Amino acid sequence: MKYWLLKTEPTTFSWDDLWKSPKRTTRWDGVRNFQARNYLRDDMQVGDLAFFYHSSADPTAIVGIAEVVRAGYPDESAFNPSDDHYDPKSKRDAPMWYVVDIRAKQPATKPITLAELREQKGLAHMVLLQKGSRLSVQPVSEAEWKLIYRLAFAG
DNA sequence: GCCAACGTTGGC
DNA sequence: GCCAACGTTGGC
Repeated sequence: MKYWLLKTEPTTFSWDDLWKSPKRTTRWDGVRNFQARNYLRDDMQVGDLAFFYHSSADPTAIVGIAEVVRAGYPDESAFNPSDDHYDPKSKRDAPMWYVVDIRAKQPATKPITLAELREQKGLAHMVLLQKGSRLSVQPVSEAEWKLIYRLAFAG
């Protein structure tokens, strides 16, 4: 099983939105970055877990854990000319963009902020904390996962 | 609102 | 293939 971090702006789609979704499940669509696409298409598997991170928020923080409930499949929103995420370069017979389905699993006992994450020595190499890091789908190591879980989800 | 950093586009 | 210009991300 692998671990991940998914970024979202809560004004667009928040943890509460996910929690209130039917079956607490949503399609993680609209990702338009090739590296993130590769993770969605090739690496995320059913049962993988992901920290749910609020960016451009006050505060920016990890606020929950979601579980992958369907592995990568083509992003329909790329085919729809009236969708904000329409991309004419993506074809049905050669999809360019992919999604996974995720289900809310557990809210943070105490959300852990970006500033608090930066204080942790064990997280020095975490993708989220690297200078200029903008990836919206990121791998998280098992050690990073356990450390953050203990701080924000245990108890 | 500012702006640094990044990814993409397109001219050459 | 290079790289300047542009648009976007996202912390502050």
